[in-house]
Amino acid sequence: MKLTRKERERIARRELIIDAAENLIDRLGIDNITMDTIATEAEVGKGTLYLHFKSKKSIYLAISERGSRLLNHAFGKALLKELPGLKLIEELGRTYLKFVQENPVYFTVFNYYESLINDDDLAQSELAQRCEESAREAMTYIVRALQIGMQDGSINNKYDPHELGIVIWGASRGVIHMAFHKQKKHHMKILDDVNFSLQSLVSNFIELIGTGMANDQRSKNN
Amino acid sequence: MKLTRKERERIARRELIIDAAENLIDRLGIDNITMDTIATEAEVGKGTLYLHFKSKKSIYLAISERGSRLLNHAFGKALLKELPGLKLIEELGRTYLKFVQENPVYFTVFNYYESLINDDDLAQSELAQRCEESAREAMTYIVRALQIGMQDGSINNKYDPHELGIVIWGASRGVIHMAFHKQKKHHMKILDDVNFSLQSLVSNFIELIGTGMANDQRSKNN
DNA sequence: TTATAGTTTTGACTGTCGGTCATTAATTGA
DNA sequence: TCAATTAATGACCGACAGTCAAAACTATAA
Repeated sequence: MKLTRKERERIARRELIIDAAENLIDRLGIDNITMDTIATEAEVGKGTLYLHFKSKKSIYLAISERGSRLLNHAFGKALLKELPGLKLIEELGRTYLKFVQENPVYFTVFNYYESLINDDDLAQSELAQRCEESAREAMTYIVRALQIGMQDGSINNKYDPHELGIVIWGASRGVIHMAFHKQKKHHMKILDDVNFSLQSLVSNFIELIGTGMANDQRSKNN
Repeated sequence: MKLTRKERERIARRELIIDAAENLIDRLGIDNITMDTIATEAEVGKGTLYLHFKSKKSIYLAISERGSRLLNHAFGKALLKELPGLKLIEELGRTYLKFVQENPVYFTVFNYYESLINDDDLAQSELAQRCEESAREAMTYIVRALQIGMQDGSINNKYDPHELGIVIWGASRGVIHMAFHKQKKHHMKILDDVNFSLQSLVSNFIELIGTGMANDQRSKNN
């Protein structure tokens, strides 16, 4: 279906606002942004922001949605590779790491996600629904890889793939979250003692859970 | 050294304010709290809050510090058990889970920690230093357990205990964070399909990384 | 007990920011 | 060319974190 010029312009304007907000978050940090600065950066009046977004949180949510789409796209591509399931999981891990390194802004906003959808109004919005759907899709990629691995014998099938998927997803986020902040030189004295790179931590993590879920016939009894 | 009555009263008053803030966070959620409500709850004038704390964030940081102390205390007790290192790690995991379930407020505030110490002024404060020190201490408990496990042979010593410690710490936070929010019925449609309890997810996680770091002689070559 | 100096507490006030809406500008269609 | 409709704007509002001059309280001395 063809969009009218007006509809196209409207969408373009909306994207422009999201771009502006992303840039500002990148430059100033997510806690130092005001609606006025976003409006200035996007070269529109403040009121215009509210023609496209219900609230400031809603702009962040839109950024989050955009990020999720990108991540899912990358996940989709990773899953196309002809690899045993266990390797696919590792591939997804590396994909996630790469995404975070290349798109720190999205990762920053993802970490805000909770406070966003704690807003009851916003949680009901169509935008929030799309975000939830994206998250579900990302989960599905992981579960698929696990199922493939259980099929081809590379992953131990004593786990429920859905449950294991959640565990892996949560754990990955946690590890990358911690390592990411070290990289950003935000605080984290814990990590000062030890000087490991984001890469190194994630590799170790992947190896750790890779070993944990591998289907080692000999260790079926534990 | 003995404290004067004044000093004792000052400390008590400070604790009272922290108590009030904790209660409010529990009842209203951390995003719905104002300095005025904290003042009312603590039965002091708003200005008094600022005699004890530099800012609102600083109150949250104080709550965070109190939580860290409690958690470290629990970790310390867990480490006293006479168990092989691998079991100690599992014990720490369960301890952490129990802590989060019994003290959701602290967990909520922990998740705010980043935005707190992104505040440059606050990051320099003595309070922030104590928080960092607490985090380091928690890390140390994990590393100790790992070292014990590598000594007694229950944990594979191919990992660097410090690096592995960070991975485990980050991953645990991630898993519990995700599961915790499901429990709170906050959003998280991803988790609706599957109905796993916090307990169940954490058990799976512990088993997963437990297997991953176990010293299975036969699988030294991977 | 009262006067005085010092200390603590307070809440009215200020600046900032998210969000609104009456007004203005632009676009459309006749 | 001129309404009529739609889009954009920024002055304004309420809420809230943080401040500070004044009030209340305490301790000490006469």
